[in-house]
Amino acid sequence: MTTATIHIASSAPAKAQPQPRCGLCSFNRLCLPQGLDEDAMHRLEQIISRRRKVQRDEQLFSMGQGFGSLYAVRLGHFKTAQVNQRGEQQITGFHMAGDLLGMEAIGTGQHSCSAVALEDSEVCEIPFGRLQELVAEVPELMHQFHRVMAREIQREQAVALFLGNMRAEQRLALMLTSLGARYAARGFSPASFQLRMSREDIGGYLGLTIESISRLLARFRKAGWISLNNRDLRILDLAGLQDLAAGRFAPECEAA
Amino acid sequence: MTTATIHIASSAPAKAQPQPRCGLCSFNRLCLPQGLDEDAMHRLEQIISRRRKVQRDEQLFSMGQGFGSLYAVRLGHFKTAQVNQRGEQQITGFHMAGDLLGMEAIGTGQHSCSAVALEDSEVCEIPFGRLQELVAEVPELMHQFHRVMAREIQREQAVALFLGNMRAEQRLALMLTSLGARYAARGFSPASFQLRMSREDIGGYLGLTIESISRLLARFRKAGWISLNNRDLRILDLAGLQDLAAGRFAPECEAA
DNA sequence: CGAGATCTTGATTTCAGTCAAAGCTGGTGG
DNA sequence: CCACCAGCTTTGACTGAAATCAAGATCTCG
Repeated sequence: MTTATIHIASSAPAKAQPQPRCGLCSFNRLCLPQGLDEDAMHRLEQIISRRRKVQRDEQLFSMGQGFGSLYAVRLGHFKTAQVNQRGEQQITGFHMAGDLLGMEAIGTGQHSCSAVALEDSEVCEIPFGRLQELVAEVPELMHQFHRVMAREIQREQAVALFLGNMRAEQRLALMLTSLGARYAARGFSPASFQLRMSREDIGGYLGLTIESISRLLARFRKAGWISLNNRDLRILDLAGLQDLAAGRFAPECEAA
Repeated sequence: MTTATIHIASSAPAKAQPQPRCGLCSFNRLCLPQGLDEDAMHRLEQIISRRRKVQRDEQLFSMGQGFGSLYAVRLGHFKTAQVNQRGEQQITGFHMAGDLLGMEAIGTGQHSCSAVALEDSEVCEIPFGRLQELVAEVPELMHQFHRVMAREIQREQAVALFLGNMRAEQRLALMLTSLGARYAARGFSPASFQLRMSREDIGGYLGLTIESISRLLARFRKAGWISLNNRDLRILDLAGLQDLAAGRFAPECEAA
């Protein structure tokens, strides 16, 4: 199996692979190293056991699996998903460079969701035990770790907010503008990017069916908010989308 | 205003009010002190600045307010809610003795939701700065703090799961059985308890309208799953409710 | 006791889901 | 190089679950 080949390559002896250098990573502002001085950052680099390549559709970790490490996305995109008893999956998030994965498992020692690469990707593996030791010694790292965890709580709350009381078109508009904002924070265009996930994943995230997603995207396109072919998205009217997401006016009201 | 009076009373000099004693609190297993030895627990007690009474409908903290402390519920019940642009509120959770409130604000320094007492309640205020100092010195406290934060992430994910892909009756069944389980963990009856929140709050939590809640409760009652008058709930058929929550069979299938 | 808040019930509407079919697209092999 | 196939996406017709609108009933508390 090709997967195995890749794994072997990625877990080659440390000498063959350069030690990850947080200081050189362009996403360190968004990640654990934020705010660390050079010495602290170096100590953090030391405990990152290795980089790991994860190819498209491969699982980084799976629901129920024992927890040992956190993973920082270096490159590529992931989705995290929970599966309920009947096999339907709720996508709990999409994750890009600088995001930290696996925190939900700290409490129980078992992952409560699985993480799957949406494209060929790469993560830094951070053994949690060693991170906790370091966190106790480096106050600024501890603060940042707590901020990152809290950010995750807030992100989940925001998901609950839109799942609980936004209409379908609001949810989608919010998702598109949020993705743009996240790309902007990483120095990419907020208005022009690829959707790395399938329509099905979008539906699973927003609590909607694939058909609804398709119809909504068509509607947005016709209204001139976006242009889209396949997965290449361009936001043409950000303010309009934001208004829609905020529910500031129903689309029908425009005619009046 | 009576609120003011209460506040003054609750912030009386420490001598007038006994220092909170985590060791004596019957909910410490569920809270930060879990797993601490006597010395560590004593140090934790030292930083708890005071107990604070919060009367019914009073806010413990509000959305946008600056963050300084976490709060452990000692007594009573709270709801946390986010309000969107149009004034609709999404209830993000119900909280009872042993639960920790305010963690979502660690990342930004501002509360992203407000917490309101559902009945006259009491909390332990834990200044976050001092907690962080102590956490760095007491590894077991650090571990427990991380577990508590991770538990919160998992809780929010579970909310997203049911808001995203469960039907109305499943959501309500899950909420009732979960409440029962939480009471059980606190040594109370899992099958017989008071709903401390209004129908409107239930609806706000489950992403449903008040009318739907009312109809569903009537349906559950007629089906013999529960008995209910006003807010006094008794779960008569836990297995049935759990099956319903898990979607193991549609209610219509019974006849067939 | 009475007024306002909370809760219940019924009739109707609507948004999104389901079912069904057809169109793309990108990868594979002849 | 092109044809074909499987999976993904779009579109349409219909259905259904929950929202909305509208009375009433009941509870709470001054």
